[in-house]
Amino acid sequence: MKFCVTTPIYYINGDPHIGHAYASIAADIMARFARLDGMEVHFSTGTDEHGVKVARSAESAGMDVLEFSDLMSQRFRNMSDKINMSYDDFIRTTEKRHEKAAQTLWNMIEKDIYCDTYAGWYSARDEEYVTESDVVDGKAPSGASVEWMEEASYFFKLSDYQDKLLDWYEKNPDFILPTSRRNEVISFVKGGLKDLSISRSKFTWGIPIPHLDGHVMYVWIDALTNYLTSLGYPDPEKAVYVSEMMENCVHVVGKEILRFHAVYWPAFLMSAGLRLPKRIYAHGWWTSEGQKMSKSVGNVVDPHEIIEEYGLDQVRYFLFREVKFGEDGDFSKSAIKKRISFDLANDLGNLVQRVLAFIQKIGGRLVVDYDFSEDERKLFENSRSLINRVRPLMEKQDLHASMSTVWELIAESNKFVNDMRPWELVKNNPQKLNKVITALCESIRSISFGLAPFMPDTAQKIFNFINVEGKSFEEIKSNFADQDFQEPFTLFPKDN
RNA sequence: CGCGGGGUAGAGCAGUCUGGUAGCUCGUCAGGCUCAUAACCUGAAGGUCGUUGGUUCAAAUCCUUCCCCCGCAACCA
Repeated sequence: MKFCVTTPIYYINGDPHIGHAYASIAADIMARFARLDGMEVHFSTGTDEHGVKVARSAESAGMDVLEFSDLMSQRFRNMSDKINMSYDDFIRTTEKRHEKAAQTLWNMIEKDIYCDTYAGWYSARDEEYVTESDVVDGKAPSGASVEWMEEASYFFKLSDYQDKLLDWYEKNPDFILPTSRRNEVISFVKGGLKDLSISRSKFTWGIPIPHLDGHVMYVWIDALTNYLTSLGYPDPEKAVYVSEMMENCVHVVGKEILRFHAVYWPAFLMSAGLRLPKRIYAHGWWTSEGQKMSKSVGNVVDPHEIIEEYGLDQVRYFLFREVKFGEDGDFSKSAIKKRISFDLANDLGNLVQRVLAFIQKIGGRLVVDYDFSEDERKLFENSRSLINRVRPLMEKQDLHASMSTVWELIAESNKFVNDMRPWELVKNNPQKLNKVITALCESIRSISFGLAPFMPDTAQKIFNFINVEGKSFEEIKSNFADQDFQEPFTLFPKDN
């Protein structure tokens, strides 16, 4: 089975913030789960580097635009590494392979492209067109004055795809998730689609259009094609691979770019005769301490800072446990501290500690006994079946419910310890004790596998405690053997 | 009357499609345990489910009135 997952390519006009890290970690979790589940995975991320804004930012930084792109792209790559992202490919739209892919796609959809005039309010100072609704009293949001401008532009016949798109949404009800977003897109498409301007002649920092001097691609075809580039398009030898991966591809996107992915992108692919992705999943936005993040307020959450402060896995956990994936959420210090203390230290950390420390206390050796009575059997069965309960949730990118399901087993295990009272069994019923401990090792192993996509480092620490490799969900199916365990250390130390 | 989502315990949410003792997490209070990171387990208190009217034996759930909040409304990377 193949599985493909992508993050958006991030626009390098600004520095990475928590929103970028969020999308990237989400995709990483999906990629890791799929790999543990035995799938062949292609996981791509990268940077979007063309357009006026980048050219202008480079200029104001006194840098060559390529030099500037290298610098900014590297910042995103650093962030990706910082969050322990297991990407297979980091793509930059300024790469030659991408230029080739975008130009090939352009040629493939040429039958739907025509030349006409693009007209709109143009701000000379900002060197860009301003949306009609953003023009107030003849001024752009930046305060610059605007004038009505017309230029020759190439258009994509998006209007021809309205019915085909609606038909596709109808036949593939999970194409766009969450469902509320799907409804939004459908209602937008039903409202009628206008043709799309896909070239510009007023700036040059972009991919040249084949055979058409003076025009570069305007964002859409350039940016969206990255997903194909990463898979090897247009290399004919990769055609089957590209097709199979796209068919099983989840595009993780922010809600602000959902439309481009759920409307424009499938239309381009239809036009080119290529496979459509399996799913477009739109995630929500984070506020900071209850307020919209903004540079002027100074409450932008920097992923590097919070990872330094709270720890990587703690942050990864918080982002996907605190809020249902797809909805907006609030990042606050008190909230993440609570999650770390209650969920990670008290529930998870303490469970691992109380069981493994207890094993040390009775000699450091696991003596298995799978001849379970009813007491242990329930925990054992729930442990063995954990991934089977999580998988259908992950197939719909319900990351939040997946975590909850893992925590149910943690709670059940903690209760099991209280009910079984191993500290008494050690004195009066050693045989029962072995069964209880065996069942608990089973549950700890399953919990760690459930955790592994979300908190890879933490999971690996626990795997090391219990001598489990941790590379495949298959490992859950095998019985533990008698063996010695190392002394555990505290996973999530509390400050006081 | 642009389209859509939402208003449920102190906080954050589930339940609404397929009417029938209102549930979860945190907080509060009480108890248990002592293996463990003062962690873990159990129990209790706390809600006329935004508002109006209606359908029904029965409505958080279906229909209706009004109020409030939040997205989207086309080129925004």
